[in-house]
Amino acid sequence: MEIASKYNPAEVEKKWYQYWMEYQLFHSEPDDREPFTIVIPPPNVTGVLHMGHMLNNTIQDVLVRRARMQGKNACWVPGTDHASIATEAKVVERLASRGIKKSDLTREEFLEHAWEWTREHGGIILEQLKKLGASCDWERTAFTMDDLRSESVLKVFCDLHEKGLIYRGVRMVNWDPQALTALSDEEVIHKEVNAKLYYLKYMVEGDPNGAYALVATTRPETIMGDTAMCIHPDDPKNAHLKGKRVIIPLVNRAIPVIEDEYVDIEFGTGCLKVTPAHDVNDYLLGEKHNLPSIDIFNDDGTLNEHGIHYKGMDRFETRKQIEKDLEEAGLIERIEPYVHKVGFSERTDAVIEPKLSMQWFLKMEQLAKPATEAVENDTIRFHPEKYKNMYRHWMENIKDWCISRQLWWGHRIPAYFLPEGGYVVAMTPEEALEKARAKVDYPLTIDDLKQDEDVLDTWFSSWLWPISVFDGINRPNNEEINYYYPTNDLVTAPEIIFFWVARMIMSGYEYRGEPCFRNVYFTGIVRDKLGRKMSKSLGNSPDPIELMNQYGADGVRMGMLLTSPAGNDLPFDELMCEQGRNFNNKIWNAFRLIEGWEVDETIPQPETAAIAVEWFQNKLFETIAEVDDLFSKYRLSEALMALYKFFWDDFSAWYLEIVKPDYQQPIDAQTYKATLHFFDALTRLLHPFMPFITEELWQALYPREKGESIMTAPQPEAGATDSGLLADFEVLKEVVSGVRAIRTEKNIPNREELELHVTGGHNDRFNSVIAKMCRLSNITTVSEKQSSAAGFFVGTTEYSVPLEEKIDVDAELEKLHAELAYTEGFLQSVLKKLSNERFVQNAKPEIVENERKKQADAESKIARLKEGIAALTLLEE
RNA sequence: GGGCGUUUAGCUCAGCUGGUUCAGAGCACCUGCCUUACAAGCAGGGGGUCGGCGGUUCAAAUCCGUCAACGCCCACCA
Repeated sequence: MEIASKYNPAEVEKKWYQYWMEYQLFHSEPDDREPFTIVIPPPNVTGVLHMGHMLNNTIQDVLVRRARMQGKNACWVPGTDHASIATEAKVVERLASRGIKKSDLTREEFLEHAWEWTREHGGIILEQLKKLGASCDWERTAFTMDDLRSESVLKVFCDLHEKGLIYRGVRMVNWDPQALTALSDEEVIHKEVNAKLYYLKYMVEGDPNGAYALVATTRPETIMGDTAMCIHPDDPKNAHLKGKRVIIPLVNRAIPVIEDEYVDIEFGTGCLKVTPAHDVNDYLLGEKHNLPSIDIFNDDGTLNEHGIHYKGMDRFETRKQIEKDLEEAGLIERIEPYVHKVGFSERTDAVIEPKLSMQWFLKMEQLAKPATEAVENDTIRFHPEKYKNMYRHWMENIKDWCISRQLWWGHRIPAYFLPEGGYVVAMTPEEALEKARAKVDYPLTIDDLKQDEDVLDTWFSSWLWPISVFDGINRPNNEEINYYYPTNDLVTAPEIIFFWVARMIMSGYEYRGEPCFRNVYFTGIVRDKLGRKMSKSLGNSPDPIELMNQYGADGVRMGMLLTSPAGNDLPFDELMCEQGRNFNNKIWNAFRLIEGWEVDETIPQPETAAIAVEWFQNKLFETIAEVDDLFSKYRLSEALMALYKFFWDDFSAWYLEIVKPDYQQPIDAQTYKATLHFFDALTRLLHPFMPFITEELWQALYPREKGESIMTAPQPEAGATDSGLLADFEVLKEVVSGVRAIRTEKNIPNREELELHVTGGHNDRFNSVIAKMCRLSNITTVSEKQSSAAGFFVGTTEYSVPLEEKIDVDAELEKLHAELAYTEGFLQSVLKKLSNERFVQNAKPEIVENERKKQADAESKIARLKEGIAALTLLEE
């Protein structure tokens, strides 16, 4: 059968994914094997696959596939996240394009549109993951807003409320005027902005001389909300303002001057305008000094009735306008350029407005405690470890979590307000009614209760993910949660360490009393060649599907993994995918070679093949041990690289070249069998990284049963190795390279047979192999190198190829002189060490012994080099 | 303003508790080859005073100090 010389992944990948699905090889049920569980970081339900997902999910798949092949009951649970703000924003956008405003719709109507959107776009990303080869248990696909997960969320809310950990309160929150919702601190991104610092004149009330206070502010549009001016009690330059009242420019309202040490005397003029409704610090000052609070903004960032004649204008327009007006009124002394940090909404990129509002909060201190310890004492390990510090720091300074969002798309807060004040928290309206009736002494019907309009933060559902996907909140003792939980590994981005990882750990301890996972593998950011983060808006990200079409899923998977140690950014280069594809092709062609061999049962195994088989068996064990070790440290790219070199160099370039029979000659059965066995092991070792091609070839290697798959074939295990044999073989490689170098240098064709002379110690057990690989007629030991031979050293042994007239004496001499100079220099450095008494006294004996050996070796080598030079010189004359 | 991390070949990275000719790997690059598994390949090769300075030590890429550059996280200075 003729097999194409180039591997074509498209068909193969499709075929085997279907096969895996057909035989339910991804599906897991609890049994008596050891479980291995990974829950997917649920992507946005309406999202599409990007390079970050590719990296993240490739890693998860490698871990899961390997665990499965190690005999564990592997379960990778897929799912999606409802992504409250992001999805709602998209739905609002779509409605707007159809000329519909969200405010024109009822909550129910809006949600119908949102579900429609979800049905249209939902799950696309999961289909794309299949193309990547992801071995998720698709029967378990969950959604953070499906029935079970929703029920879990409400249950947890009720429970935490019951425990007194959830409270409601008016606080300064981060308000997103575009999304019209509060955000948690984590959803605010601070960016440096070029702004202006305005110096405003606040006239002192009733001062006949027109004295004024100068206030520096970046937000002149908030002066309508000023309720005090603050100075430092010890500030001499502003002492004259103590006890006075000043008049807000344009507004013409008098406010008191208060004193507080919070004010920095050095900043600006030392006068601070206090706007408790629109600045966090001012709010605290206001509380401390009992100041009134005037909120001047509407929810959308326009000015409300307190905004005098600016009412209805946008906050930034107002700033421009007020600057003009102040200028005209002569109330601005100067304006300086000023760079400072401003908070932006993570989702909408709108400038955050600190705003006082009624929100729901979760107390974190108690929840954080076991979660902090778990990472500190390595019950949960972070890879790389450096994130431990970051985590600890955040956990130790944790603040209460604002969990309410003023959105419709999400889990509606199960709090029900009573007609005469107060509220109850309950799973259902009916239950709420019952609770409410118990609480008040007036008659109530279900219609009297008004459910809170807000929904919960998206993370309030995803923090339960490792538990809720096994329904462990609703049925805490079910078989599945007991079996699969704690999960094993989590693979995610460091960006969401606080949003998600930390909170999952907390909920894990709160609801299971156990860690939710054992290892967290943090991936880096996928960047383009210029070091920019790949993003849709920049348009610098390749389309993952296109990439897979071009290089094959296996090729892309390999490309992603080759250069990305945990926690490091991945500077993505298609060249890496090309390397992955080339490797696929290499594997493919190795298989073609083996497949093409004709086996002859009657011929004996050649000595060369016997040696190769023995050596490769050892090398295989050694590599398996190395790969096992790397996996235990989560050094995936190094494990892949080790296998890459093992296949390419050791297997293809050495093993196959040695055992390969001459053209059109059959191979002996023994070697053939061993080779198939090795190839089988290689495909299994590589399978977690490149699932498709390995399945294709593994299936073709031997007759397989229907439904049988490499996916469930055991991962090869390491065995004892003969280190002497391995070391000797390395010498062999060097000798072969040496002879090849001479061929290249002297332009000697491969067909031409050569002789090899050996001067010095040489183990001849591999001579037959050397002869085959170098096409030598014989290998003989000589006491002295022939003058007309080209030579090289391996260790202290000199190898040489007699060349007669072909030798270029001058060039050869030059080489020998260079080698001599180097060796003499080396000897000098060794002698220097050895003549240093302190070295001989203090260094460990084996180190000193080693230096002595180096000395002896160098000396013998120098002697041999000198002989060679002398002989050649003679020849020249 | 605090804290953490990184700095080794053109690129991406290994080099554990200091000591085998220790300066490595992959890719890229250069040279020569269409040698019947593979030109998506084969053979050979060049390339780094291990960020700077100082210290400890018989011995430093490795330990200590310091400076610099870059990156990340946290933070309420108007």
